[in-house]
Amino acid sequence: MIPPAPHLEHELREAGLRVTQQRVAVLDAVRRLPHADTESLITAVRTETGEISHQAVYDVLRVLTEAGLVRKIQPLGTVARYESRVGDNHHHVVCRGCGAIADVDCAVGDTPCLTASDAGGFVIDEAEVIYWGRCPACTSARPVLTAP
Amino acid sequence: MIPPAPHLEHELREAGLRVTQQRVAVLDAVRRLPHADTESLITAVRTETGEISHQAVYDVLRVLTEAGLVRKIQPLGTVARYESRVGDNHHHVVCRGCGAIADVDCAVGDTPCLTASDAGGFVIDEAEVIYWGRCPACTSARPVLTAP
DNA sequence: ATCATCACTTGAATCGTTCAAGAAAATCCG
DNA sequence: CGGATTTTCTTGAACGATTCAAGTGATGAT
Repeated sequence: MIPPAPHLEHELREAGLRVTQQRVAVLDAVRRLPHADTESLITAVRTETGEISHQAVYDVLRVLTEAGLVRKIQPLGTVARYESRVGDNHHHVVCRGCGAIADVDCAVGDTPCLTASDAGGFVIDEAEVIYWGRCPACTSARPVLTAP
Repeated sequence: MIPPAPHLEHELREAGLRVTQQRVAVLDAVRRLPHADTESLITAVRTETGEISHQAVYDVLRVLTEAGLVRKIQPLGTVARYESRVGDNHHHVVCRGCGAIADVDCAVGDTPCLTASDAGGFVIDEAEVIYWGRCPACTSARPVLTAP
C-alpha cells in the first residue's frame, strides 16, 4: 500500500533482489531498530506495515544477510539479532547485566583486527569482536556482581 | 573406577567444586578434544570412561564454565563448543568452508583488544574475537567461493 | 498481458538445550 | 567410621528459536 521508501527499493534491486512489500518492510524495521531480534522485528513490521508471516521474516532476514544488506549478530546465550550498519567493520559491547548491545568503533584502524599474529594458515576475511561488560545503568545499579 | 587424573581432581577442588567421576571425565574430555561440541564430548566420555547421561554433561559443562575451568564458544550458526585453554585471552578462526576452528593468539599484546575507542560508557572486562576465513584445506580445494 | 520464476503463507517438525522429580553420591561432622 | 545434609546425577519430558515442506500468490521478463 504505502510505497514508503524508494531508496530501500533501490537497495534491494541493486543487490540483485526482487522487491516485495515484505522485504522493504523488514529492511525498514532493521533500520529503525538496531540490534533487534527476530521477534521484535516481526512485531515491528506487523505494527508499522501490516500482516506478515513469521516464516517470511526469517526468510527475508536470511536473504538480506546473504546479500550483505544487514548483518546478523548473536552473542553467546542470546537469540540472533540484526542491524543495517554494514561494511564499516564496527563491533559490539554486550552488557552482562541487562543484555543491552551498543556499537563500538574499532580502535585499531580502518581494516582492524584482520592481522592475527598467526592464523595457522587460515585466510582471514573478517574479524568479529564482541566486548563483554556492564552498561552505565547496570554498573551504577550494582557496582560489584560476583559477590560471595 | 579409574582415578586417572589426580591433577584434575585438584583443579575441581580448588575451584570450590565437588569432585565426581562425571566432572573429572568431562573435564578430561574437554582437555583432549579442544573445540568439541557437546555431542562429541558425550560420546568421548562414554567411550573413554563409561556411562553418563547427556543431561549430566550439559550440567557439568555449565558448572565448569561458570567456574572458569572451561570456556564456551559459539560462532554464528554453530552449536556450542568448549575448550580448556582459559585465562590467556586467545581467540579463534572459523573456516567458512568446513567449520574447523583453530586457536589464534592475540596480536595486540597481553591484555588485548580491551581498549575500544569509545565504549559508550560500558565497563568492559572481556573481548571475544572470532576471525572468519578459510582453512588451508578449503582454500586450496576451492580457491574462490563466491563464484558466478 | 502472459508466463515462468521466485517469494510468501500455513502448519508442522527439528534440534540443541533446559526443566523437573526422584535416586545416588559426595562432603561435613560427630 | 557411620549417618545426616547437601549437591549432583539419572530419567524422561518439555521448550523455543529456527527450519522444512507443500501449496498459493506476487514479481519481473517476454
